[in-house]
Amino acid sequence: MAVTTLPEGSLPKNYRLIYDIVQTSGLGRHLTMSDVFARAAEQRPGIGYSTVYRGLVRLRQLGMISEIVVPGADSATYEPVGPNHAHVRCVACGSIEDVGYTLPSRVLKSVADETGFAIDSGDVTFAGRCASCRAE
Amino acid sequence: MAVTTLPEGSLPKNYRLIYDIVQTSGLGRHLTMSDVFARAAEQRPGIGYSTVYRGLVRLRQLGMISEIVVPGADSATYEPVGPNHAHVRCVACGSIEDVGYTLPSRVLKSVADETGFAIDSGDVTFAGRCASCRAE
DNA sequence: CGTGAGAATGAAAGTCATATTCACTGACGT
DNA sequence: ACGTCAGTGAATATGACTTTCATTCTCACG
Repeated sequence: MAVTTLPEGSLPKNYRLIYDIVQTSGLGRHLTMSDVFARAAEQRPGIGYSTVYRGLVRLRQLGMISEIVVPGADSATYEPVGPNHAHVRCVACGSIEDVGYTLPSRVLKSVADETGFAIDSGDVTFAGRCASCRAE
Repeated sequence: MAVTTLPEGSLPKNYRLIYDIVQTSGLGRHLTMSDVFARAAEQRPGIGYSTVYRGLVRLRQLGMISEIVVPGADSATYEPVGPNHAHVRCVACGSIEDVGYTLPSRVLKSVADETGFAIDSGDVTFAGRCASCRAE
């Protein structure tokens, strides 16, 4: 994770585009790589999938965006960096929403004690059915 | 997911084999599909990968084994059903261990209230470095 | 202005776990 | 023996992710 500290202002053009796409998606939106690619292609026809891919990887390494991997989902999603939170996934339609929950730090501590691991983070994902899927 | 309630005693031969492999792996062991296949092939040379795959899917549908998907891991793992618990993954060596932590039910409740989802479950995964990886 | 080194790019192909297809086998009730 | 259908193995398909490679672009330096 040796961040090379590329200043935000000097991002390559396409990285900037990708960054903006993720940022303007808004907190709580979860764009897959294909989503980001589709939006990028609207604004820069001809942009390659690999460029978007590399942009997302790079921006994630720089800590400028977050990659969310939800068990059960078929692909990773990307969102702006924001306050720590959990995700809830609808097992019916696959939609993902944010939920404002953070593991208490004492839990991280006790897990570290119990396992001997140096704990960096804890991810929480809930599974259930969203309101609209429960409707029908 | 319409469980056909296949009684454990009448499992097809190979499903039984797969079930036993996962069971005897012991709680806290995390076998990938390839691991299970390798062990199955020891005992039944010629068994097909697809058979193991279907067995794991079926047994999971029947609720007889648990599938664990850990963000960052490259493949799912399987373990015996047991008391609810969380997992911790070493970002260095990729090993996965169990840890006895369960989300308080009031958390599930409050998430349900906040999101409008009917929450079935909550998965917790910690990321860190295991003791041996921290050693060197 | 050149111009040269290194970064960025797009197309294509590679990787890998997961999932499905299909023809064949085997078990079981009749 | 027969018919049926679940189970099986080989092969193939799928889909996300990742890398390779030849080309293009950038830009500091002359």
